Amino acid sequence: MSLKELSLRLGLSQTTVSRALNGYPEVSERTRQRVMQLAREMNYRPNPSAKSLATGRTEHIGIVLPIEKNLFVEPLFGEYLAGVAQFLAESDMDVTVIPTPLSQEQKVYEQLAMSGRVDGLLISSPAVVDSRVASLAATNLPFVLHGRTQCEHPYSYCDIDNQGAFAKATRLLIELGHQRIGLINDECSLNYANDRYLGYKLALEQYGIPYDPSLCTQGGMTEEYGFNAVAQLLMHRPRPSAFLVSNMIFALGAMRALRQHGLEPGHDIALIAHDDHIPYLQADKFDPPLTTTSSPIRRAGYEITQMLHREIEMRSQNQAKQCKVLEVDLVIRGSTRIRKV
Amino acid sequence: MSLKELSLRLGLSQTTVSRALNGYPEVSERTRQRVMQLAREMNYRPNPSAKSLATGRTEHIGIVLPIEKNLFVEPLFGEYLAGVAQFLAESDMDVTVIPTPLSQEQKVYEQLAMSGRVDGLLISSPAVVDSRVASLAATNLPFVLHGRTQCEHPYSYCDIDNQGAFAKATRLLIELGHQRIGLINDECSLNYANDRYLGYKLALEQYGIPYDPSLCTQGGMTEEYGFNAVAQLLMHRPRPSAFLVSNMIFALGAMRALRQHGLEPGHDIALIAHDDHIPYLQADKFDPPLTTTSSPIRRAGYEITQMLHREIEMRSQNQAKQCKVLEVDLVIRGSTRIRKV
DNA sequence: TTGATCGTTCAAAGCGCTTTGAGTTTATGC
DNA sequence: GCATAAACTCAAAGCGCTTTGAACGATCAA
Repeated sequence: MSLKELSLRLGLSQTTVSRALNGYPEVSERTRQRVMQLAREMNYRPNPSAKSLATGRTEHIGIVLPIEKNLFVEPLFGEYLAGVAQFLAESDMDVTVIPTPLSQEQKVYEQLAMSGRVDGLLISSPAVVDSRVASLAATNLPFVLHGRTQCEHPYSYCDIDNQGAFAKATRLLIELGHQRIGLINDECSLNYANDRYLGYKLALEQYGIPYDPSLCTQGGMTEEYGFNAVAQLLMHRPRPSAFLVSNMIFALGAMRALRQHGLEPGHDIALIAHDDHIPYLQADKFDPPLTTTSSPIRRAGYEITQMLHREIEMRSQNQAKQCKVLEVDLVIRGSTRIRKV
Repeated sequence: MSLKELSLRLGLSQTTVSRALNGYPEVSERTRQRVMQLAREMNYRPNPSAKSLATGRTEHIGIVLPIEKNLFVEPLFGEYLAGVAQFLAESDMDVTVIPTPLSQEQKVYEQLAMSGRVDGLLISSPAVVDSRVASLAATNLPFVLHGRTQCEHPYSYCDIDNQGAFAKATRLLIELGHQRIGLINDECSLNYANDRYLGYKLALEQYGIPYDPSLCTQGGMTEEYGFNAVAQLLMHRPRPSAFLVSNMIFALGAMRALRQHGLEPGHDIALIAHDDHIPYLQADKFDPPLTTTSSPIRRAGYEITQMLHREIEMRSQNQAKQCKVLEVDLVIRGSTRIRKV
């Protein structure tokens, strides 16, 4: 069922049928109704490739997926994608996931800008200095970064206030009397992890508490790493009396380590985790319920896609970049119930 | 940089350039080299929409993502997608994720068959009787089902042997002396969960152990549900002496519940989980290491995509459907160490 | 009545590629 | 030297849509 066939049956030109279907005003209402009617009956769908070729838009946004890295395979990716999808469903677009060997990542980003495969790009998990952003900023393919990075050129981004969040959390612990606070962080080459680290350090400084680098660890997001890191820090003397962990997977491992050492979180020791709201690991369902810095990543996915959509619509008028920083709540629960004495 | 421009610079026709680039034999080697050379220098990328329009292939496979359901937002989706991506990277294809409100799911599947948006479709998490499969089987859009379902028409699928796996696991427990075995399962409306249930029941039958429906529970994949289900079953008298849980998230909750009741898995009570190999939750890193029915879902993603690819290539010759059932290993570890006396 | 205006429709060009069918050149065999 | 085949190249059509610019008839003001 093509436009041509449809227009033949209707005794109209393709022009008129196309316009009727796309809501152009120069078609009489009677004609439009006839067209729509038949289109519905025939179950007509315009061919997307033909449409793209003619309009130059694909109605697809792209996400590059590095196949070796586990970056995207994290529990967070699903939630993030769900948010992205939620927005796209509203504006009738799709997402193209572009699987790419790590070695070719840079090249793929460059090509994407030329090829017109997608109308825009979402980029995740930036490094502290991220070359992808720099090279994309030089093209005119719309993109929004999920996070921030150091880059000379301006670019649009949507990030959460990682630094503020971890400063807040650290201050809470300090005010509860903790001086030796272990930080179990994601890899600090990633900007968000680095920001969290900076927030932690900032809070210590503000209270004049000496910063001890041996209390700061970083590693890949696995339950095992959370366990090992906490277990190891528990050997330090004087022992840390509180832990700040960068995600819920770490939190699982941390809980296990603490319990194994006979320590009851919220009772003998304080624990705060960052919570991205993974549906199957809810902080308030932990035992004890976990105090968290809380920021739904699904919402971030929704918002960033909205921003990208705007970016695409406005492509011609090259307007100012959009920058959004989402606040992070500090949600106090049982795992910090006890004041250190 | 279009074909036209490229051919002008080379002083060749578009035909020749196109053929040179696409490896057709009727181009001299000298010409081909010249063409490839300039194409590389100019960083030429054929426009995908134009290519699709001309060839009728998009080089995209589709995955419909129901935006409300958490089905895809499970920890497994990322791993599965990673496997899909891994294969696609090898054959230079992309995946189109099509976000869809649950209410429109059926319609979207129908449209997909008409519209030529994708060359083929991957379908996941079938219900015991799944209408998507029935309606797709009526079209000529290639698709492969991840799992199985009851359907009159033949269709291609790739599944794991859920029934066999859970029968094996149950038999192990029985042979260790357990008679009252709790089953913490995913929703049995899903075919894979139902199969696991059938496997469990089958093994009981084989050993002449009476089946007690009150020992079988089903629920959504959250840590909390795993916890609650086990906690509740522990109240039964006589108390179950072993648990079979359907995923690693449940296993987390189960461990927590057991410990809270003063039971040490592998010592006071036996525990087997199904393990899809989520990278951040590894069964052998649990304490004690978990006995599992083990089947990497990433591999399944790879295999099913390979099958779909074959299906697409062979579309014209309508050959027999492909059916593959992956074996599931039973990996014995510490959580079933102790023989019941 | 005339010319301008509006509302409605259309033919045709164009988007960037592949592919058909034909044309041109060069090598091969007799 | 000539016919035949092989090797190479090309012009043009076609994929299914949008969009430009023109055309047509009806309406209206002068």
